Amino acid sequence: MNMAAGSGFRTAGTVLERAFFERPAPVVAENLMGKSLCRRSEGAIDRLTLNEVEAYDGFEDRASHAHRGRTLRNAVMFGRPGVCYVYLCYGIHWMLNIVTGPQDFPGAVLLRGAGAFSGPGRLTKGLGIDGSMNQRPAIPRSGLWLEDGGIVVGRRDIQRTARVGVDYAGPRWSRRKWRWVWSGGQQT
DNA sequence: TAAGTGATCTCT
DNA sequence: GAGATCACTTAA
Repeated sequence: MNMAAGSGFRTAGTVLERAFFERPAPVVAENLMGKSLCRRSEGAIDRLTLNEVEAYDGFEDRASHAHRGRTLRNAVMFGRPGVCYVYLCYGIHWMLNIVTGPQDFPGAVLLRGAGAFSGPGRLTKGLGIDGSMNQRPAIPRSGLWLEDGGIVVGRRDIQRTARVGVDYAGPRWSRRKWRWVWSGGQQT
């Protein structure tokens, strides 16, 4: 049992470096559970525990923006790991992703839930994240980064399900269990 | 259950 | 340039 998690208070942890993200998106996604999404705005720092993520990986994943190849919008997915990929969905909601995998291989993890925020659009709205964060590295200097706060999430506490809203991708990809949910991680 | 909303992509 | 699509949310 993690002391910090138990007390509901967390100090700064270890910043996740590029090497953490330089792995396949599903691996990064699973390992992001329980990590802290950190946001600095107006001098204050918020640290929220990640509890829901999805992986989008490679050219063949028909649910991924990159499956048709590189375009102006998804170019960041082909770039350096650990960089933010933020885009507007349905004309209203900003989606926050972190680029994964090696250079030139498109992959990203969609951050869908952290702390009390449930849903990718609500998360970005709550943290004041918009398109201006696109293509910026997820490091403290950018005001948005990830930390390992020492919280260990048991595998039994994580549910793996199909990704949300990707029925169009066909059964092979829409049914793939590339969504991770930690139901116990919504307190902070 | 369906509308809102606008950038992006594909096809003409 | 037009039309379809979309990794969502909210109000009914």
